[in-house]
Amino acid sequence: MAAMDGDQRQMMEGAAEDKFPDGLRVLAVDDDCVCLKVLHNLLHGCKYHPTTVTDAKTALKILRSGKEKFDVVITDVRMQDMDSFKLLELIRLEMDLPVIMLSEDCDKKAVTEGINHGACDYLVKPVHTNELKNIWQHVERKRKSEAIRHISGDDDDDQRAQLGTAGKSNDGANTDENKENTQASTTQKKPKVGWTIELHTKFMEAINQIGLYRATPKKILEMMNVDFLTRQNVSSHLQVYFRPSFFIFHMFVFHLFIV
DNA sequence: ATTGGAATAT
DNA sequence: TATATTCCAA
Repeated sequence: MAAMDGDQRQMMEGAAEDKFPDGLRVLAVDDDCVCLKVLHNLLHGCKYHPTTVTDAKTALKILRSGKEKFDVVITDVRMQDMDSFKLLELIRLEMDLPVIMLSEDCDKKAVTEGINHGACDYLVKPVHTNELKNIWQHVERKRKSEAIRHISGDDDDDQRAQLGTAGKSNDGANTDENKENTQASTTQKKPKVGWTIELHTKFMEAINQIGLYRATPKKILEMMNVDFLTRQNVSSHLQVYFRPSFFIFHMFVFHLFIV
């Protein structure tokens, strides 16, 4: 069945001529039926494949069942049955899906909290189609981050900049080469683990879950549930992360960020 | 034996 | 500098 006919009639502003992810599986959560309906229509208008639920509990149940797979979750911040931040936290912890928060107003506190809990984006109602057209990028970004297949982890420099990693960024003419690694030879190229924000967040969440005192590399590794990581990777990161100078510096940055 | 973690290497 | 690897004690 040629389900897609004339799909090349994309708008000129798309600029992504390679592939527009039609049928992006979006789980929309909002206890306001009207908003949910509107959101559903907008998502459908973006050629996505939306699934709508009216409460966080059901959303979590669907996600946990694994019966349906999703690429991204859009959830309202204010819901009755469950704190949306709790939902966000659980999703990030259990399935690591990109979560986009939705709010009535641009409450800076809520935005900050959402980001701190791992939300990848924050949209303000009313949501416009143009905003939804771009959410697939979060899925793509996460894919890229998780597929650590880069030689030197320099592709996520923007994320490192957000962490405040020694403000000096080498802006040399280092054109990152898109070297598609054909599977001709063994792909065991000793991939260096890039500690992205996502990975870092998982790392810290794991430590937080286990407890600071009894957090050991093996437990952290199991809690993070990232297949390509090894105990040595976690151990190495742990060693660096808990160097006093780094710790103090990190606290400093975090304090600035939260204020 | 296996693990955590400091020391060392890249 | 960031991450990997080595090495040793528990």
